[in-house]
Order: sequence, then structure tokens, then C-alpha cells
Amino acid sequence: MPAEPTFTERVKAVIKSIPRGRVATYGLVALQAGNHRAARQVVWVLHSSSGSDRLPWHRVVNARGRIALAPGAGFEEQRERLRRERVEVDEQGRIDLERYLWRPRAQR
DNA sequence: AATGTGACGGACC
DNA sequence: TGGTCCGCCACAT
Repeated sequence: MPAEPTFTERVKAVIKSIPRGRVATYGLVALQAGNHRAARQVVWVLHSSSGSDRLPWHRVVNARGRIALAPGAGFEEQRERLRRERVEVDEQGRIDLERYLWRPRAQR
């Protein structure tokens, strides 16, 4: 057993735990991973990890409930993946967090 | 040890 | 609703 999982490993674990049909914000992922101020590291993780990690990356959106990817650079795919799991996303990439935000129970 | 990275967040106008 | 500014962070080079 590795002594201490790295922050990055915890971030990946958190993302994998986001349920289908729900979304989490970068900040929430960071919080669950142990550092609420490390939202940017969550971005870095998503960037540096290729498909081999099998992360449900499309379930991560920004704090305003918007798809962060730019049109032509993943935006359309993320929107489609979310819609396929019944998450409503408008043409602008907006999602109603009141309805779809994942609310994990605090633990540890 | 210093600098670069990046899909952020929140304050502000 | 949208744009700018700036602080933040773990990891790579």
C-alpha cells in the first residue's frame, strides 16, 4: 500500500465517484480531494490525464454551472455526454446546479 | 530553486 | 449577463 496517495490521485478518485446524471464543480472536486483552493490543480489533472484513466471528465463543470471547454475544443462532446445521461444542458452549455450538482455527504 | 501550466473562483464593475 | 483582475495550487521542467 502506498503510504500517502498524492493529491492528484485523490482528485481522480473523487471524479470517478461522481454519480451518473450529476455534475461537480472543479472547486467541489478539489474540496473533496482535500484542498478547496486547488481547483486549478483539478484542471491540470484533467489536462494531463488521457483517456486511459477512464475518468467521467464530462461531469466536471465550473462554479457557475457552465461547461468550461471551448466550442470546437471539447464543448460539444461534453454537452452530448451529459445529455446522454439526462443532464439538461442548454446551447450555451449552462446547467442548473440546483438540480444536477452532486452533493456528497461530508465524511472523514 | 525557479518558472511554467491551466477546462478555476470569487470579487468587482 | 458578461468581462477584468488577481490569488491559488500541485505537479512538470
